Amino acid sequence: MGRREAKTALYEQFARAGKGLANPKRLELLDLLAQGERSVESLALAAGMGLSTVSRHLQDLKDSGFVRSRRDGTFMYYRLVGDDVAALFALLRTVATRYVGDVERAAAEYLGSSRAEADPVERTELLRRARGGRIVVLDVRPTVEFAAGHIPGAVSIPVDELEARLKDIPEDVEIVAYCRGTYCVLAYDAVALLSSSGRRVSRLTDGMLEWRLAGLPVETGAA
Amino acid sequence: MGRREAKTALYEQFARAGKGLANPKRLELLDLLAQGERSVESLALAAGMGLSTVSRHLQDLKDSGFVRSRRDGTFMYYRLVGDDVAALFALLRTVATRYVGDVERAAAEYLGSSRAEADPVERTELLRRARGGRIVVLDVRPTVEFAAGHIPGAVSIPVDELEARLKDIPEDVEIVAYCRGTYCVLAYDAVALLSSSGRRVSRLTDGMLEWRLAGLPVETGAA
DNA sequence: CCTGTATTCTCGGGATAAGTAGAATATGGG
DNA sequence: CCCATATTCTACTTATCCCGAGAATACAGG
Repeated sequence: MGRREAKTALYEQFARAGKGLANPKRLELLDLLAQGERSVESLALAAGMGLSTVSRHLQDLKDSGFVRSRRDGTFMYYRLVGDDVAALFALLRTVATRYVGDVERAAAEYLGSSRAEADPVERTELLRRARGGRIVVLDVRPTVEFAAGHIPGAVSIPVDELEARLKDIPEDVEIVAYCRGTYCVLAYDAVALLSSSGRRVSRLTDGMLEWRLAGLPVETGAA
Repeated sequence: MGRREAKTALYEQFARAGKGLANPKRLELLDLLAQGERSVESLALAAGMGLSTVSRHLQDLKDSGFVRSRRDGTFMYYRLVGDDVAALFALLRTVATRYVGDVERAAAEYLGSSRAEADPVERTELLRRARGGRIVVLDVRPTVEFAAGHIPGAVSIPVDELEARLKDIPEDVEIVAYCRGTYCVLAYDAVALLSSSGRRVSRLTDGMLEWRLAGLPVETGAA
């Protein structure tokens, strides 16, 4: 094989990885998988896509080298092969946000215009307040994701159960809610609901993805 | 706009960035652009692609938010918008290498089987030796790239002029050659040529891309 | 081995991407 | 204003991607 052919072949391999990031649905799946292992059906449900579509994209992600699968009975569980894939995904979103003008607009539309008003708490600030006691760290993601990994000491109340379970949170305490990451809408919703119920609540600037990538401790298992 | 639509729209924007990484030719162009600003024709020449092909890919990269252009007379110069784009590119290659089996094979084929034999020098080790004197840091990239940014104190001899200019390098000195980065073939060729001429020569493990991303000092301007 | 469930595969039509020759545009210099 | 040069745009073919419906496969448990 000549030099040119070999170089072309090498870059074709790199592009296989790149293709994994080139489709919006695949990125949504990566976003979910960054929270932890999930079955195909669960992914389809969470992402609102057809089963065969999800299965196909998962094969593509496998070809990109981003995911591995594990069989458990009749279920197939997919997971990211490593945290560096999550880091790649996160960096893509960061770069896109910084340089593609429309991302900012689309994010504002999705996350709500209330976004700017909130006064988010940084990771280090959260740790500081948690050490001081008197705050509740509230994980509003679905329970599967909480079980797969959460901030140590956090309480799990999925956002769609939040209204019904308001009483489970003491009234006199400050709440910090978090969810999947920077572009996840759940914590915004939780903050809206809680603050309209008169609770003192703020939001972590980002979420579990960034927490793990920062190398901070992660606790697993159900509440 | 509903939630679903807004989320879809947001991820379509992220995917615009992802598409920039989904094609081997575009990745080759990113590799060149990571070394510094270049004109369209110069890119076409260096990458061995057609002019209109290059121009088209540059428009795509612009849509991904990765590059900006500047006109100077009849020339258009393209450059990466920021170092985080270079970091994204580098991370993609790293992840691909780690998890896509064929990358390793393709890299071996391109860079040569001699790859494993060489005893590369780390960046910190290079700095240490440079402070001690008695080594020549040799930049074997094309002169344009050298001018756009190089390791401080490095000597520029493009690899295709190396044989003719051997006399410019003192015989009794240890040489450390470097080029664009981990997957650049130039330094391998330089080491092969120099060591067969009886010089004491080794290779920097990576190259200019990683050097800059590590935040190490960079010098600009011609030799 | 038969049944039910989870997943993957096959297929097809519509959409989008890739690559390139040649026309069109933009600029600088007589 | 005309020419030469650099780049982009247009047009077109070929190839690949996207998505989902339904068929095929894989497994668990009677």
